Amino acid sequence: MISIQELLKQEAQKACKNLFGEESLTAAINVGITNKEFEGDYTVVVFPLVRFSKLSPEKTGEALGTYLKENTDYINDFNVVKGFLNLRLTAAFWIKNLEERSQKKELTIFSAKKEKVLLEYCGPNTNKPLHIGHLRNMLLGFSVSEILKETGSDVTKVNIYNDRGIAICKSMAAYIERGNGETPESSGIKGDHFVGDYYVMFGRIVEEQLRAKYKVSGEENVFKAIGKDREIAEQETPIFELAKKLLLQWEANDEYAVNLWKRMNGWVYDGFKKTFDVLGVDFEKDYFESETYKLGKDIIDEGVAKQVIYKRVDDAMAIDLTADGLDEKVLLRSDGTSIYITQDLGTAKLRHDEFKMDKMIYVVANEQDYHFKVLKLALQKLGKKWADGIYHLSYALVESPTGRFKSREGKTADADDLIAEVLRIAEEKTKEHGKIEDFTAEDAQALYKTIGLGALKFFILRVNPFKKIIFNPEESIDFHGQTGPFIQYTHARIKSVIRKANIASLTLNQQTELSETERQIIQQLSEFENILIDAAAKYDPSEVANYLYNLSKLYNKFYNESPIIAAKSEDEKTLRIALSSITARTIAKGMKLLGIEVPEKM
RNA sequence: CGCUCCUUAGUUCAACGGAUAGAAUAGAAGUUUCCUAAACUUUAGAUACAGGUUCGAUUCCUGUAGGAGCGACCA
Repeated sequence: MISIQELLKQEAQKACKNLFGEESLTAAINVGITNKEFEGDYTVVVFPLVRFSKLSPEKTGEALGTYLKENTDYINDFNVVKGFLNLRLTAAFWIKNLEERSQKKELTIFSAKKEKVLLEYCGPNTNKPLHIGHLRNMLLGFSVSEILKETGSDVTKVNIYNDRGIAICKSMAAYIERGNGETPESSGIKGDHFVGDYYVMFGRIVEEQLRAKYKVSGEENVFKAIGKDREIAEQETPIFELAKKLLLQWEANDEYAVNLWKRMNGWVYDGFKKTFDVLGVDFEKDYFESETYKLGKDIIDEGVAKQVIYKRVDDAMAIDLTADGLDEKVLLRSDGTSIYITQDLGTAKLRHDEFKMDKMIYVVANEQDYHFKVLKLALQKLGKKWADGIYHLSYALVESPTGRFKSREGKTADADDLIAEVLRIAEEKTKEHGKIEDFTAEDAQALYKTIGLGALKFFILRVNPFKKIIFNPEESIDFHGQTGPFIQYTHARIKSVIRKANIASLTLNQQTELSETERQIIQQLSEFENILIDAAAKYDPSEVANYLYNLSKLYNKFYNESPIIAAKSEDEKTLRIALSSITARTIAKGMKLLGIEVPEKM
């Protein structure tokens, strides 16, 4: 279906051709929604047309407006202000638009693009619980995939677990030293936190052992006292030796080390799964670094054969990207073992062999912009056509007002804690309002979850991905104003009215009068498809989030100024119900694309 | 040193190169015999700085200042 803006654009182009001649078609005709302060629905900017009309901006606008009014049946009126032609469409046009919308079973219809998209998101390390950064990643990844699906792509969501390496071995070492056979079950601690706690404990053991070795008292900062950084100093400790030994054993497939590794990672996956379920995110396929970390060497060989990759004097394999403004990049260590980029090259190829996708989207923080530039470019240089479809959906970090959240400093940025906190607030606020006395305890819990997560998800998704989010853990997430609960409330409010209105037919009378706000709502509703197309093209859910907020805001204004059930006439009542109903459906649909549920009552 | 990104009310976010820069929140003042007041109405408050391109610049270009990230045979 063609959008109204597109329709007007074409109409204006035809008009210009007739009025000012063929060549005026080369001018970009700019149609936008009219600003609130002016009279009109859509605005054509006439400045670019002046050189063809050879008239003043005002005269050009007048000419175009007159022509459009005479040659269409839906343009009611126009005015020209300083080179802006404001067009007013007829009420009948808007009512017809509303009616068509209300009769469609699906709010939006997009033809399938048959584009196969693989979207990787989340990517946790198994030695630490999920934090607020993962939250942004997951909410973004999930929402983008929903939006892409909605607009016609075939999306497969995958996760990659960074499940091997020295980090998890540190947790294992600490567990061997201090675990005493405890398990998440015996301690009642969620699996990922359980293992994460031992990672933290590893750090403490390092400090203890250094204090003992250098006789530093408990008061002083031990690293300052001995004048070494943690990364250097820890290597002198027995606990680090143990971790390193475990890593070597693991790589040698030693039974003890592998079993412990499996056991501890198993706890972590159980813990992660709980968080994924609460958030409502999922993956069609899991990848594990432990299974892919040796991949990519065949690609290096291929590159050598093609003379794209070469062996340096120090035996490391490298690729020269200086012609593209990047540096020389080592792709394989001189001892022949792989590094991060090696396995990413291999994994990319593996996935392409497996899925033959057109696009591969990596949802990864902007710290890795350079890495993904290299990855894509290297694959392209190797002649992989499909590398053109690689896209790094880069997002900025979530920071506290004082800067980056440090995993070492307390739990302020922990995902599970944050979720628990918003659920608690949702419960508290809901009880304050006291509108759900008739709910069962189970339904009430479900509602707290809907509202709490709605607040959290909207808080994160409303911000443009490439802009950093400042989150102050001292102040809790808001439930009033520009928030998820505001939109959810609008939905519940509409549902309540519709339940009470008890109306069967939604046949509209096109002669009904429209208020300014009603007109704006219908116009806003008609923009929904455009917003989705835009959001999909930019991989940006914040467009949807802001749209839904504006729609809800407009609706609440309308709700306050116009009686619905007690409208003056039946026609008016039917129109307002139809308007309300489609607004609710649009909100529900849009929120679903953000991964947010909407309640019938709250 | 080089490259990339960011800088808009006290604070958190908006604004295809378009009109008098929108919201929210915090502040002040109002609205509930009526459909859900988690709402609505009124009020005050911002484009880091200096140039340039343009009919028109928060947006594009150059420079300056401030912040972040990257430039690993770490991930």
